[in-house]
Amino acid sequence: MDRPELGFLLSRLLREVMAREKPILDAAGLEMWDYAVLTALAESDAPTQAQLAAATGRDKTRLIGNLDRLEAEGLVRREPDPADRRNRIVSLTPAGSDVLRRCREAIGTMETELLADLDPTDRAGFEQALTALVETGR
Amino acid sequence: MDRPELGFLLSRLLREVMAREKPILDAAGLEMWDYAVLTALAESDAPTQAQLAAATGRDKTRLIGNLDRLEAEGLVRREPDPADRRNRIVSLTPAGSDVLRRCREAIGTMETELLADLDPTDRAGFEQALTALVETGR
DNA sequence: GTTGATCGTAAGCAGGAGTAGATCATGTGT
DNA sequence: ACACATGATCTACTCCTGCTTACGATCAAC
Repeated sequence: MDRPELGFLLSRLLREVMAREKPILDAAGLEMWDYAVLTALAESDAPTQAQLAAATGRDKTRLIGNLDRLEAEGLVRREPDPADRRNRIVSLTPAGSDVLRRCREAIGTMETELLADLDPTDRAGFEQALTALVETGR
Repeated sequence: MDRPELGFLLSRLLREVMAREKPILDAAGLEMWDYAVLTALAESDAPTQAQLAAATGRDKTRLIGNLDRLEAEGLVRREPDPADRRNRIVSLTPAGSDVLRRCREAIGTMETELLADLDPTDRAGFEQALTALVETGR
């Protein structure tokens, strides 16, 4: 049935995808984690750093360094939450959402190219199943 | 089209799968890498350690420790290659293939359970696409 | 106002990863 | 016979990660 070992397949494919993403992110001067942070930022609204850490799965103390660099490059903003001044709410700057948009586009075309050779129904099922599985895993 | 970012989906799903595999492997006294080595061993025939390292993607020097432990537990054998005595060809012992078989079964049922809620055609497309993508990535 | 909890931050630690060099036993080419 | 290349091993070094602790600032509750 499941001869090919789901875990191995996933890890190999993930490695392949990351290998193809790397040059794109390098060109934008982003680390893998930076990109994860930026996309999480684009999706959730006005998150505190703790929420951001939870959303990305990154360790809260490790996130700080990423934010420091992203802020120094002018891609994100950290401002104290007026409601609770212990919190820092993080948001994308225009430059940040611009860089993110460009990376997203490049990665999008890379992904469609990667999936291009698949049988169309397989491909649809693949995407459907993938999102469904991640949803249930939540 | 590809809104949900293939890389993120894959990494989340992989994490989920590994989390479910871990207790199974723990029960068998195996590390994640041990399991990868054993399955690689079951598939390829009489590999040398360098070939095994390449097949599993593990660093050649790191592999040594794994093999030391697996050999001490009587799960694998290392014997000099009669054709080229620099090589050590690694093979599963009966005990090793037994442990592997049990883990494989448990993981197999875990995987079918994980995929059980999917639409059948999505599921078929998912498996089909996954194996196809890994093949092309080779 | 005092106490206790939460958030961001800094610093340290253990583990896991890859790399490089050195060694020993072999094979191969001249 | 000799020089050189290769496989497995060991050691040392460096990098990155996650986890833990500590601390100051702030809030919330009594």
